[in-house]
Amino acid sequence: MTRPDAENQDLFSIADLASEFGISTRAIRFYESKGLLSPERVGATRIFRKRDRARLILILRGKRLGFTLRDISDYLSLYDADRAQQVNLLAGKVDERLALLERQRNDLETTINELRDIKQLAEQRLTKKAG
DNA sequence: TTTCTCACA
DNA sequence: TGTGAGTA
Repeated sequence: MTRPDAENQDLFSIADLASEFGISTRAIRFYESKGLLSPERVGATRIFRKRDRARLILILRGKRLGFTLRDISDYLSLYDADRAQQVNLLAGKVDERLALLERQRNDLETTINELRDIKQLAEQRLTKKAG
């Protein structure tokens, strides 16, 4: 099934969304099993609406930015309930994420500098022997 | 094609 | 955080 209802552009099958976003249908079911998506059902078959598609876009963006599914789930669960709380949560998570990335960048710079020092020492010894 | 579940990385 | 395989 690629078109649950050809008349209705608002409906998507799991295969539609998987191919549109380049992910597996398994991944989409996995997100559902974690509570991040809750498509309607016709029998056992999932029917996704624009709203579900919008949530999937947010899930994929969150993942790309390095957030866990748990983080994303917490954020999405506030989507309808409390916008102010949602913005606060997001701000906090973004701060955490930025802090982590900055620590990692510092660690990387330290490691890079250390490796450069080692390389420089090694090259100095080589030129001494050669010369 | 889609579903679910279990094992596995 | 997913994937593969078997199944109905």
